[in-house]
Amino acid sequence: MQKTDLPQGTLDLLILKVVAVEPVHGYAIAQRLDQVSRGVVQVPEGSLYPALHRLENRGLLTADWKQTESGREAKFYSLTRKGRKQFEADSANWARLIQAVGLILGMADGGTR
Amino acid sequence: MQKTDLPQGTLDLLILKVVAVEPVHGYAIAQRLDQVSRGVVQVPEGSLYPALHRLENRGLLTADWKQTESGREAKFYSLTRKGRKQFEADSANWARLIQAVGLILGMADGGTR
DNA sequence: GTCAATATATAGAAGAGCGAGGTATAGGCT
DNA sequence: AGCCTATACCTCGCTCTTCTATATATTGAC
Repeated sequence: MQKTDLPQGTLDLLILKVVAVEPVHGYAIAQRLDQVSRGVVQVPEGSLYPALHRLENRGLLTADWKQTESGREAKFYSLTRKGRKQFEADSANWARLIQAVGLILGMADGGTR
Repeated sequence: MQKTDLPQGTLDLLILKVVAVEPVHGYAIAQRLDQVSRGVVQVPEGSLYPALHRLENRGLLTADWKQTESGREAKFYSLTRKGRKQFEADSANWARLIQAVGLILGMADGGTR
């Protein structure tokens, strides 16, 4: 069905993280996610660009057209102050949730095997 | 908004886990998730019951009406063999994904602070 | 007799993600 | 010149999950 099957809502967090490292354009974001996750996170363009527009509309990112190293025009996204705050909140929330899921998955399974 | 905002798609995994421990009815599933996660995972009924029907339709759960300890009728769900397989697959996939997200969130942030 | 907790259910809306298309440029090859 | 690949952007329409709100019925306590 899908490529990565990343839990819905997680993509925004990952995008914010990549942009937090340094301003990048959309195409490069997808490449970095792929590389750093060792091929696990592969974001199709039909998910990526709507997500970027969403984050921009929410005031978490700003975009500027600049030249890439290879001489092409591309939209470079940067984090706003609001974006950084949101990232920190989302990041903490993510940690809290996966810890909770860990608790549940770690439940004793009373003879399941 | 005190609700959980669990990443979409995760609910099925958690339900399968709770049911894997022992057959339980829907209402009890929500209570267990709440208790074991220490209040972090609070599933509203409008999410829970559709999810249960979905899992039943997919052949991962079976339901039987039985009496609870308190003497009421309730639908007790059990894992099918297919359900157990699916749980194991989903569980492994979850581990793979949070590891990938961990890699990304752990990226060097070149002077973010 | 009424209130809270238990227990199930559905309808409607919101929102995310994806597949499939489309545009355009740069560089290499033949 | 013509073609292909990689880069870089975009949007429409569909599916799926989840939430809000609402509805029903039973039990035990006050």
